[in-house]
Amino acid sequence: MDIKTQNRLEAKARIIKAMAHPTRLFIVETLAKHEHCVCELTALIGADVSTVSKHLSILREVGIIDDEKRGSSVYYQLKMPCVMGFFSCVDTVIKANAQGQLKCIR
Amino acid sequence: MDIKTQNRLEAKARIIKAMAHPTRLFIVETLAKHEHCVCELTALIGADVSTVSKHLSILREVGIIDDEKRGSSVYYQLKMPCVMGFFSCVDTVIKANAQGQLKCIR
DNA sequence: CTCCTATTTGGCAATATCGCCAAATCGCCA
DNA sequence: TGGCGATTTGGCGATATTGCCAAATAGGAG
Repeated sequence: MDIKTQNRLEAKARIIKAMAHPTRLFIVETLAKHEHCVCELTALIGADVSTVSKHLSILREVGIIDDEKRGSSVYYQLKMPCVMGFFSCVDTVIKANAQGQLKCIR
Repeated sequence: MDIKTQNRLEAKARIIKAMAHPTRLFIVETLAKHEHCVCELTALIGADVSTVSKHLSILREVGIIDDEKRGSSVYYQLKMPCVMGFFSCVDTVIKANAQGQLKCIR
């Protein structure tokens, strides 16, 4: 594998890795409906605010979400809605796996 | 976040995490063209065979690729071609990030 | 049966990720 | 100006990932 390919794939992996966590998937799915401030997300997730803030910064750094300070809160919104379509393939894989399981049980 | 959502997102994250590595992205992209045996992939990647084998088993366990023993080799093929479409969104994010960078430089 | 090739598995050290607490910022309002 | 609520950052222990080597396993050829 040449250096150029290596760099391209590392950039790609960095973005995919940002989504490879249940809490961050929840954030993306929640922001897909509409924007939320950190305090709202924290309440929905049920983890420490600092934990949620770090998850948000991971998603922001790779350019998937965007933040906007308004009043005393920071509102986050989904910048790349295409990731939602991206997830449908993952659901397909899950469904296919379930089918495979069924076949084995029979 | 309720237990059911938690479980659903964990299953989703497991699959996404399997792709969140440069070498495994290379494997998926390479298998998208046509099947390859472990020795071919190892030569293309340039890592230890055992390392490549472990990457392959990670992708196989989440149901993205499939293996088939033929002769003395094990051939792997892409079981879920939809992941390729999945990647186009990631490329969109990378392009958008590059655009953003440009704006800052100007 | 025995050697040889292809692949997988075990194990280990280096590194990265995760989630919480505590502390630092930051803007706003009395 | 001082304090308050919202958010981010620093840091730490616990856990997970990564890649290599060595060893185990599996099949085919001689």
